Amino acid sequence: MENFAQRPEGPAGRPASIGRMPTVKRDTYTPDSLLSVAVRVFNERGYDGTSMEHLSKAAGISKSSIYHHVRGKEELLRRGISRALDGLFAVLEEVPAREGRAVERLEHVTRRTVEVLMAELPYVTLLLRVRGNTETELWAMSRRREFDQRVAELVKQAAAEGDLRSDVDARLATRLLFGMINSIAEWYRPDRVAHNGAAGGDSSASGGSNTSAEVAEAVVRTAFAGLRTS
Amino acid sequence: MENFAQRPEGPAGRPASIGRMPTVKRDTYTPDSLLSVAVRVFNERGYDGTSMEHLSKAAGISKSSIYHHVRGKEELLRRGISRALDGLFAVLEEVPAREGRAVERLEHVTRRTVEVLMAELPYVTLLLRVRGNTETELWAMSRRREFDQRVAELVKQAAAEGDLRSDVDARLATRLLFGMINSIAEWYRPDRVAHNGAAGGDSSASGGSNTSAEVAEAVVRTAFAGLRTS
DNA sequence: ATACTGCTACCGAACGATCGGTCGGTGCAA
DNA sequence: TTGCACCGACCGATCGTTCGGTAGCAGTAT
Repeated sequence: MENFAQRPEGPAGRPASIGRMPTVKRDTYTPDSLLSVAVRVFNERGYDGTSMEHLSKAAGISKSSIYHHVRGKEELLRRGISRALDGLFAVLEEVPAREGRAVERLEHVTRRTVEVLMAELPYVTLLLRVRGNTETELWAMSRRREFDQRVAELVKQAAAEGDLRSDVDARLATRLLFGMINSIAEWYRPDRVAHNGAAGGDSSASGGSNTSAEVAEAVVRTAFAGLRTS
Repeated sequence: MENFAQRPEGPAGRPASIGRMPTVKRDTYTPDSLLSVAVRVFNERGYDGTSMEHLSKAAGISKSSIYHHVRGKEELLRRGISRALDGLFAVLEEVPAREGRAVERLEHVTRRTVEVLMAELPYVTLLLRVRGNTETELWAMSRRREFDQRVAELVKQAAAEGDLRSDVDARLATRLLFGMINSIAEWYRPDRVAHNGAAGGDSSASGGSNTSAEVAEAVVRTAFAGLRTS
């Protein structure tokens, strides 16, 4: 009833029939290329609002063919969420997130989290919208909470070291910080510049700055100017 | 399969059979008292993830009885969203939102928006999660965009008057501000103190401050310290 | 008092449609 | 000739909604 779509495309969707290269993109779907289609539709219609029929139309293959690549709808959800979580947790392992003054580590994590969110936008968006209806979703929420708590500890530590203003509760500050960061998923669109969806504004250019590093810088500046002491 | 619930309760859910008082809370459901149950379930499971069976179980009446009070599932959504929008738009009509320096009006709107969000939490939460699958949802998104744009204009005006820092784009600043405000719906719980759901922290007391005015104050302080000049 | 009427708030059963998922294939390249 | 990518037809379950009731009560005529 609505938007159709051609076959995979992926990174340069050429038929790779020249020479037999098993690791290279094929003309048919792989679990991963199908996932990217599915996640896009999940984000457009919501996971519960997306039927396998919707997915098959968007992927350009029949409903039953989807089951050739993945076990079912919930596996697509799990795979998509996993990818987001992997990216986020990797940030915490980076050296600048583990060494130095807490407020500096917090700033690094903030900046990198924004960058990962924008780089893996559809997957992180999917993660952020999970409601907890199934076991998969409960697992996702639990993992996400784990990540949030790791950051919350950084905030507390930075506050204890006197680098964050003391008139705003550390937990509340963490929540507001995440609110800012996560809201990026509501309006940022990698191409075009953002057609909107959440916070105001018409659809003309957004000040020209739209690389992930630039947005990350603006978030860090805005948030930390509000949070830092003096 | 899960949580049951008794009848209405409402504001002091007594049988009002003494004397015949047409405007007073009855022992049975009204469209509004049913709405409050429905909106709660919508927020727990997501609108698409909520079946009429879920609603009937939560309300303690049969599925078919729901149709005695409302036209159907989508009317419940529309009513819930309307209530949220009414509260938000009313803020823009308040005198301090219409008179004075732009940055002061912006600050007032921010504070009051936070307060309305917390006072009408379930309804605003419902509004914030709409995806745009049906005509009702598209209407909700359009109205919400309208509200956001009104605030965005305030931000631009305040920036033009030199009261907001110039190194962060006005549109981006608006989006980050809304991100902060709207994220409250992810963790604030009117009773108990917030069991979490989004940003970090364990479930012990959140520094004691949890009245809507206090949270609003913290948001305004954090956001505006980051946004304001000097 | 009793019987009848009309109305409100509810119910169980069932509707066609759609849900996620299964099955037995088919065409085609290696 | 094997196996991969795909298909249409179909499964039981569940979806939102409709339908024909019915118990209980207020008002009224008897």
